[in-house]
Amino acid sequence: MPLAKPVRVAAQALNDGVPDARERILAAARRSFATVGFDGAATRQIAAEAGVAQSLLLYHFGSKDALWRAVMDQLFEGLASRMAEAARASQGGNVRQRLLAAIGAFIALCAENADIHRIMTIEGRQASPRLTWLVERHLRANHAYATGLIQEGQASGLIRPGDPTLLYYSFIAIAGTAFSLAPEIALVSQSPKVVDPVAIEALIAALLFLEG
Amino acid sequence: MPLAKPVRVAAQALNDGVPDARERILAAARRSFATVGFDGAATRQIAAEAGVAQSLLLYHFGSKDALWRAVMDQLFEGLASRMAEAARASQGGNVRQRLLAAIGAFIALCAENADIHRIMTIEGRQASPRLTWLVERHLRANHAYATGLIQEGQASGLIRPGDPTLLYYSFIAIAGTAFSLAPEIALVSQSPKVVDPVAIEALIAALLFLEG
DNA sequence: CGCTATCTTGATCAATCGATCAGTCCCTGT
DNA sequence: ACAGGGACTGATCGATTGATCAAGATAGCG
Repeated sequence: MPLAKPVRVAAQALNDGVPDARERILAAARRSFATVGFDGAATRQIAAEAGVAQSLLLYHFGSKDALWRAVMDQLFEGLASRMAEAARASQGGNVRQRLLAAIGAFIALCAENADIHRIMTIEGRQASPRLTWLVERHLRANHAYATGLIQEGQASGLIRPGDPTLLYYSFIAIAGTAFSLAPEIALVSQSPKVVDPVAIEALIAALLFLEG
Repeated sequence: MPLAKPVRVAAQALNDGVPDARERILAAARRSFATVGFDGAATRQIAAEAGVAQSLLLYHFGSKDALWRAVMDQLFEGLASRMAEAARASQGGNVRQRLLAAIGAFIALCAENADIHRIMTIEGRQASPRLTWLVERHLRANHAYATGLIQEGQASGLIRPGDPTLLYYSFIAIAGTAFSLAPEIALVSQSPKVVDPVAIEALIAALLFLEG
């Protein structure tokens, strides 16, 4: 296992548009874990999608479990930077503005790539060492931050009263489901329509806020 | 493959509380498909949960794919009977009463067993022969019925305007997600709380209806 | 009793699984 | 020029996958 990423890798990633093997493996693994789950994903299929040998994937990450954790760390790092940017852009604003900024940032993230929502809705449905790891490493902090924001909104009479955790998961459900199930929606509605993030935001506002 | 179910099976299922092997296989398969997905499910694990040999599962259903389709037929048969009962109980009522009856029936179904929501949110995220089969055999009719009901509500000014398909999937998202992710919610909130169907119904009402 | 149809099991198949290891390629520093 | 080391591949391991098949178990019917 390499301890430090060599400089050559970053240089190569900048020179041509093709990211280096490690990043390609991470991207392919994210897609596989998101669509067929951890147990359904095959390391050989991931390696083939990344265009590398199967053994390289274990060379870089050590095991399938460790690869999965690396994917989750990358996903939640992207989420954290998005949410931090939204918080920074709306700092100084009132509760409603800060809430809307956070909501919009999460919707935009799911609209660009719903894989984080897909993986979470797979891993969250049964207790497992992976779920425990996820909760302690990433979910607990996000849940605490979000429910804190929700309770702030409830205290100022902005947000509908009720269990903040249920509001939090209902928000995530609306924000992510339509993007996660895009293939099914396209097939059922018999049109390759793309889900409109603005429409999603309006639905979430109706769900959370007391007054339109 | 047996063409007709022998009488002895039903009699045995009524005599003692233990359902016959075929039903136990279906139940175990439903749980496996719902938690780890089709690719992640192992026929030997399903057979072990049902307390039978692995070969018996292929004797009754022919293949893993056919077993999956049998599970889906059973799930959607249960859904259809629930929705039909709700429609019958609310027939003659106004649009709002019929909508609330349908919403409440679906929430109750997810609260009792979220496996149908879990399986759908796995299969709907990527095009596959299974998804095509699902859409043509079950989903298209349900989608048409639900969006028809929604458009009826929109025409009478009851339901929020907007794409009926998006409203439909947002409704399903709220109705099912909290139950599907019960293990994660329990872990994150550090309390073995059960999700309250009444609270879910209130959130859906806020999402769909224009006036409380 | 014996015959037949259905249900059920255990052995076994080729294919694929995650993982290990020896060895090759190529860049870097001296 | 030449070692040294990280990146990468191909072969291979035992275990597990879905599937097939022959044989046994059980009940109903004559």
